[in-house]
Amino acid sequence: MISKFFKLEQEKRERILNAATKEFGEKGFGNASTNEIVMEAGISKGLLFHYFTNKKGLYLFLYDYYVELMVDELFTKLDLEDGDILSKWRRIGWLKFELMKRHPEMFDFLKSVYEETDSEVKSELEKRNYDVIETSYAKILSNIDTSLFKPNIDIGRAINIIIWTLEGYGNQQKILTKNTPMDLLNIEKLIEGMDEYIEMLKSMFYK
Amino acid sequence: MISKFFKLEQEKRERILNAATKEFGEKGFGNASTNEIVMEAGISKGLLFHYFTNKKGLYLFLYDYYVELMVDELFTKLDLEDGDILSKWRRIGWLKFELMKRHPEMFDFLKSVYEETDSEVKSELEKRNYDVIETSYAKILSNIDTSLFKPNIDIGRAINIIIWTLEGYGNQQKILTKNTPMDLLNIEKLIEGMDEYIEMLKSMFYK
Amino acid sequence: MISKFFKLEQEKRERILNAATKEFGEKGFGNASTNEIVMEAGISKGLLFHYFTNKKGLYLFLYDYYVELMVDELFTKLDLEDGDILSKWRRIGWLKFELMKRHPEMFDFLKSVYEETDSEVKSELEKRNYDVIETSYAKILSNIDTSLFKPNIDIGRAINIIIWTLEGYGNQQKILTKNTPMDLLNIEKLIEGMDEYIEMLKSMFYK
Amino acid sequence: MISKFFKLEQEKRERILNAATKEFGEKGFGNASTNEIVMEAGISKGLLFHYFTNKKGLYLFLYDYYVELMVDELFTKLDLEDGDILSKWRRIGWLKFELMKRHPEMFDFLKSVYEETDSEVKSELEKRNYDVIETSYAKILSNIDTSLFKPNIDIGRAINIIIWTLEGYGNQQKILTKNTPMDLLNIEKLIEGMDEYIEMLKSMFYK
DNA sequence: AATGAATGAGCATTCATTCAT
DNA sequence: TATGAATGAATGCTCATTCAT
Repeated sequence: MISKFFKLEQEKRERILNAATKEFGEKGFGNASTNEIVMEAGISKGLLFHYFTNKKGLYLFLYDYYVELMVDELFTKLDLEDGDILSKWRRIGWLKFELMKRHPEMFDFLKSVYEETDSEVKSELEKRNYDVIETSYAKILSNIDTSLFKPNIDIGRAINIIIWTLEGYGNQQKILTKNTPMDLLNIEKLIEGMDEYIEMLKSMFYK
Repeated sequence: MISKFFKLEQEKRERILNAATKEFGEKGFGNASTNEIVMEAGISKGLLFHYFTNKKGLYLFLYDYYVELMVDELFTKLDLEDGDILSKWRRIGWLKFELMKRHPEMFDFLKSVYEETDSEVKSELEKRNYDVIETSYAKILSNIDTSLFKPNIDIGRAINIIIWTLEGYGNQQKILTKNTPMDLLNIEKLIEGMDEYIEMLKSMFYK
Repeated sequence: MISKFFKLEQEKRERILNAATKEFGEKGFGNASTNEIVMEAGISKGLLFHYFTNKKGLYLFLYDYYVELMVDELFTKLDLEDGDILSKWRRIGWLKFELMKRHPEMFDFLKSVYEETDSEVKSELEKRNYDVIETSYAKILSNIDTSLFKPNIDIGRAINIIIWTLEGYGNQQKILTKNTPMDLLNIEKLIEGMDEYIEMLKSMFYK
Repeated sequence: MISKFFKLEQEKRERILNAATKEFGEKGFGNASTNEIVMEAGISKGLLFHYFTNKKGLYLFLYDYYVELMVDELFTKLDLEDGDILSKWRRIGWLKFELMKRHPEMFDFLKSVYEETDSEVKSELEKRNYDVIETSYAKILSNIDTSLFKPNIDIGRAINIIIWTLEGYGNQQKILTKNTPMDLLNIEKLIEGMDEYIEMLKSMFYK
């Protein structure tokens, strides 16, 4: 039935999407209320279930929808050939900050997905994660130019440190800017901060 | 009424504690069912509320209980005077792995606390967090021996990289060993793996 | 949501109304069971709360409903211009006996309202009472023809005696006929009895 | 078991009595909480049920206790030989106002008894009422000096008017003084007001 | 396609009463 | 005599889901 959802007029489709994204993002799967969603979207109870069968169906649809959106974004705007993992990850960070500004609700939703504890939904989620996320990661990390690294560096571990550091920085900034409206977010500043870490990592790991 | 809870025979007390910890850890505050808890604990509905007033009371009790347990563990077995932040954090990692083996449910519970979205409980949680967690962090990071670091290293950022890396490693191992029964967990192996990162960090940051 | 209640088919609407009126009338607000009401009405738990939000909402709806019904009855069928307070109050008595025959449950319900002790409902009740009841009383007592009274009679007190006497008679008859099925109630007899008191009061107070 | 209750030290007995009277008076039988009562009285749950078997037993004990207290008061201080029903009823009014000042909680309790809707308690209450109240009323009304009345007056009805009027006045004053602390109640004023009605009734009914 | 009335299992919480100590 | 831990049925209320229209 989900296929029919795309035949809806765009405006209504977005109203539903936004309402559901917001509700799930704020409250998580279990505590989100379909009532709230239909009220916010201005549609009837029945229609929601007509398209998505049940709450879980709606949730997983949103998940797939946003994962696809992110992956598309990533692989359209990322130079996969770039062997410099640091510059590549810098680019990823930039794309993420950009997306965060354009689709803040999406990030809240995806964060809630990561933290999802509801067992009936978690296993389904993990199944889907595996494929897309795993292969995306693999692609990104596939053609690393190892000649950039100093000799005697364990490159696998170095890459982990790079990823953990940049993720750690991202999370730290998210918490610090929690109360800043997304449209006022100063991405240049965030990137600058990120660059300082990248410089450190570069001088440590690169020749 | 919580004070009376401690006067219960140990076995029953633990049954209640374990049942609640497990249920909250698996489902989060909002979706956890007190019904499930009393059934698992083998006590009556009324008794739970006799001790903890309401669901929120039980949740926050568990939180306080485990935070105290962790803080006690940390500050009893940690040499706060040690200025070597890397060796100190190594010790923290070891203590965490140890605790994870002895109280695996506690970690799931505390993780669920961190991810809690339920607003009626979140504000209360944040209030409590502030004091204990913040001051604990401050104490641990208070007397760092900066003379150990290479010159020209931004020590603040270095410490962040250290923390993010070791946390990243911990999370990675948690996911990888998710299906290993906790009592079969090979802590020595985990520590060995951690030590490899610590060695890297040491050669990067220390003289 | 109450507005939707009136769009229900009459038969179901009355089943709900009657069940709730009876339950509240018998047990008062606090001890009435919404479970009992839905079972008696033959509807689901959810539906009741769909229409009335909560128990209090249902109770206050019934109160408003019956007060309006009584006030309508009173002011449609009562000659407010009649300055003869005794003949006017006789008419009121008659209308009350009539209503009691047609809507016996309503009287039990309204009696239970008057005696309500539940604090969360009492204040709301008093707020509503004030307006309608107070102004109704005022209207009824507004244009009394004082020239009908003997001189030297304290008319204010005389009117109180009239009201208390006729109310006293009403209550007495209610108790005496408690076990008589309402449809067998001989209103003519009741009115006759009332008339005897009215004659006494007339000879005492009127010229 | 109730007999044993009287063997308790007076102070504890009164704490229990007062707590129960207050709770029932405020909330009625059904909504009163035995928990509240034992907490207020400072005794254990078990003790209450040891003496009174169940909530109903406690309630009916209090009822019997206060009815006896009132009847004692009435028949000790009332001149039953007095054939002047108006002066006798004046005396009753005075005694009631006096009691109201000394035992305000008792009146709230007895009022709540009168309004009791709980069916399991109501029938029991009615059984007990019948005996004591009925015979008390009979005694008071037994030796009325009918020669005081004007001829052609229906004395039965006249007495009803007297009772309803004085009761009406009492209730009216109760409502008007609802917010006056009992110890500030100006009984002389209340009696004065009552006397005005008594004078009217006298001039209406007596030679 | 779209509605929203209707369902009923599920929820947290209360409370009179019991009983081992 | 006195305690208070323990019970479990009952309470008001919510919510995903169904289905006749």
